[in-house]
Amino acid sequence: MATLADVARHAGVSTATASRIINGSSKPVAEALRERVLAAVAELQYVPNAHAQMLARSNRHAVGVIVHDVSDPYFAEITRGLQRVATKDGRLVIICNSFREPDRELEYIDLLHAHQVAAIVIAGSGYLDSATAARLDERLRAFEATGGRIAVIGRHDHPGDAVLPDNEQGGFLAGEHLFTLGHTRVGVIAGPTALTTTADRLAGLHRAARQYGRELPDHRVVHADFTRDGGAAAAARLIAEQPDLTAIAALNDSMAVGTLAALRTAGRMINVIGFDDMPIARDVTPPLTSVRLSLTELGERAMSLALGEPGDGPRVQRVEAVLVRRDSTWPV
Amino acid sequence: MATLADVARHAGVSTATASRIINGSSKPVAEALRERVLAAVAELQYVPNAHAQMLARSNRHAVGVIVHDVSDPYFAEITRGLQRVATKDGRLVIICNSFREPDRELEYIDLLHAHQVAAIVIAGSGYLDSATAARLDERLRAFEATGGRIAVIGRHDHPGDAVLPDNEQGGFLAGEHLFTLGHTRVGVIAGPTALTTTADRLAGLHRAARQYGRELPDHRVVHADFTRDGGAAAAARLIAEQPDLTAIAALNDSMAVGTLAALRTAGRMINVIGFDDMPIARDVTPPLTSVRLSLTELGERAMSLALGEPGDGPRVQRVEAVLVRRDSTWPV
DNA sequence: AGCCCTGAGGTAAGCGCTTTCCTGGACCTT
DNA sequence: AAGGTCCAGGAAAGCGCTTACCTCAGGGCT
Repeated sequence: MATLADVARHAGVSTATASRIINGSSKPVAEALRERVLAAVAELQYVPNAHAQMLARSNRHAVGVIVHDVSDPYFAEITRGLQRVATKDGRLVIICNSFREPDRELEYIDLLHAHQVAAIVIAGSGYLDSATAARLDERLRAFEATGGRIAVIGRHDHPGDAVLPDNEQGGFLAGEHLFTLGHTRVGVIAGPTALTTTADRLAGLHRAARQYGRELPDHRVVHADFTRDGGAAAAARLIAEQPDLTAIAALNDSMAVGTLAALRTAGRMINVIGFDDMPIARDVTPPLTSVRLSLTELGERAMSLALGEPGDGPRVQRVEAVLVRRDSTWPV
Repeated sequence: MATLADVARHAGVSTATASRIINGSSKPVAEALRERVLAAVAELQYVPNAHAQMLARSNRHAVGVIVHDVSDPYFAEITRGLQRVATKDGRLVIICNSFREPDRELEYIDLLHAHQVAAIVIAGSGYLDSATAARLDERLRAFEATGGRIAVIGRHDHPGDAVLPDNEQGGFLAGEHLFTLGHTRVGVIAGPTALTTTADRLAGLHRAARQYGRELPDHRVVHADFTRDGGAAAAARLIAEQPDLTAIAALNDSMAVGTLAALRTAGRMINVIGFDDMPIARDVTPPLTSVRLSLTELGERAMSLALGEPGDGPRVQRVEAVLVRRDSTWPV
């Protein structure tokens, strides 16, 4: 590995001068030297050691992002928003997949901390388990104590900057839509029990039920993981056990798509409503009614909070949920 | 920021001892000291500075990944495979989005080089422009010269380890399928002209045409970017200009889905075949016939090559293309 | 009892870079 | 011509950590 010292020697200057030329320091340097140094850089294929630079400059520039899984379209969209803002700001983004494991999340927080990132953005539902939440919180505080910035997306357990999708309201909208269409026997495909996202969306659904005087009994609510196949399996079970359902609310679009598939397999078609309004929603048959959350906006806002001036206290921004009506729901 | 020196002082030991205890060095240390140091670590919330560690140890452990865009499902799948292998090996993965801009790709190569990553994996079509390819190649060689490993996915321009989806064969399979079904007037929605992926898939299609004695004239081939909406626009144009087409081959699934949408809008339905067999393919209507590439396998293999023992020369692995028949194609 | 050996723990030399402070020659001033 | 000013360029002190090497007790040996 060519080092700065090699370049300096090659060009017959001091490392100080070489460094100044390479980094475009404000200090003026004779043209002849500049050329010699640049020539040496080219010849030796010199690439500065980023770690040495970080150490010497001790400026934090990269940002870390922890998501459940980038290859999940939900997080892919959020990540897109995060990247857009970070890139505009000239930041390197380090993406970490926690795969929904709190321990891995913990590890990544320390790892990003160790890498001296300027900020950590955590996207994805928090954990209802309070012991877990407390441990995460402790590590995050340690990071903040060193001047690091934190923004979270979609979890309320951390007392810092946050941007929250209005999951409860979204759940309410989904319920309201189905109930005003006249449905009385509505099944729910919920996400993993441990996630706050599930809890919030479900809460909204229940509020709608109360408001419209309908029932949403436990035996019509099944849990699955937030995937297409999880949704398909759960839906198959639900329609087999409760043949009289006229509608199913799936708490994300992947599961809604799975539900559609299960219905097709079963040779039936009842109302289906999804959540998140992901790109696929309009391309399935029937096109899926869904509750839209602007996922990229979620990402953009979070990154802006994390990179902008720190607020006096924790700032919370909400991203509203909007119902998008398509053809998978209709009046009874 | 608490430093090792702080911890050592706090525990009343030298930094050497503190370092040894924290890193679990093989050197034996008295239990009393160990406890004091660990207590100090906890109290001071000490997190080692990764940059200082890298510098002192000069071991390369992280791996860099450059993809066109993680939020594109194609790359999301590949990334999943990459991550799986890297994580199993206990590596930190740094993901960079080039957004198909060669300059950004160049920048990222240097950035990863600067970060002393152990390996760089580049996923996504190469550039037909040879000046661009040459510049990339130069930077990659510089990285390799310092002992870095490189693996590329889906591009043949770099003379190192590579895993190649058999795009040409895939194109051939798509063409063969349509031609044996009896189609004679086949339209093609191709990807960006500058990408080798486009060129290869198209070449396969042409080979099939020759073999089956069919025509695939230029005016039936339109180019779009590899997105759903790009495909929809291109398809709309194509069916307006060539109303007698009986089939359309889209060179990726996103564009195929767009094609389906365009056909629906136009109130027509003709054969459509996609490419990549992404998860959506089975959930659209009609379920999409497509050419499957095992994207996660592509990723896993590439990462294995990059992390495993270096070969004597460049190693090339091929991932085969397989036709998946669904309902979007049928005999004329 | 004197010696050496052993090994826990400390000292200090880097790792590659940035940046402050210093040097010394060129140029001005009176 | 002597002194002063300026400024390009260099010397060197870190940044926080690891680790080779050294020290110096304590214990076993003859």
